[in-house]
Amino acid sequence: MPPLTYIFKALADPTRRKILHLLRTKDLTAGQIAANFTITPASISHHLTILKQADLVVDERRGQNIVYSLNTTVFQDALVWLLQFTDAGDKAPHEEENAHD
Amino acid sequence: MPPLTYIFKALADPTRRKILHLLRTKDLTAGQIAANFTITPASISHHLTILKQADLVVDERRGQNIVYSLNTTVFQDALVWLLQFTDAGDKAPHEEENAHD
DNA sequence: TAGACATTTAGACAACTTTCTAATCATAGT
DNA sequence: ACTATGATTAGAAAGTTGTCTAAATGTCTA
Repeated sequence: MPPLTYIFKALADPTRRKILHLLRTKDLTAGQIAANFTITPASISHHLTILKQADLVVDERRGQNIVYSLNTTVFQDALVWLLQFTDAGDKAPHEEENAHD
Repeated sequence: MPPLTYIFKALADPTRRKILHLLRTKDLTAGQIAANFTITPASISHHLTILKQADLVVDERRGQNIVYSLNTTVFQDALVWLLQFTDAGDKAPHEEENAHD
């Protein structure tokens, strides 16, 4: 599966987008994230797995907790792909031959 | 369903991304698009429906053919959403209070 | 080492996706 | 009006997703 597929699949769910939004200002534990939703912690855990798979977040165990944080670099991959469809288009003429999907 | 969900869902498939890529340089008929794939025209038609639903493409009948073209403005919605996760962040301080998802 | 807390994993289920074949709709040309 | 061509729609099969409950794992503290 192409990486962009994982990324866009991960972004294609409102719950997961809300999780990312929560992590935007500061890192949070799984429990803190779950506290913002009505679905079960197990379901949130599943969503976190999908976000990890897409490499949009990373996790680190900190004692009893698992702390999640954004991996901002991956958002740029999606951004770059989208850019080719805007009026800006493929800007750099030296940027060579189909790095595109 | 939030519009971003439609957009990212539509982008989360390699076939559909390839269709968008084909349309990047010029408008194409359903048949011309289908010629680039091994799956059936019926399946391509289905993918085109999903792209239309997300408003990423528009269609127009031209005699016997149906011509598809990109709707570049929608790509920007996705782009703007992604931008808030890059180092650039929410740039404008006067851009107010949660237009976010 | 036992108990409590935080989180994940396993297994089940309904809903949705992707693909196909076959049938239908729309237009053009004879 | 008939037929050929371009494209979509309908319905079915196989796979994937999002959610749940219940069980398991990992870590801290007594």
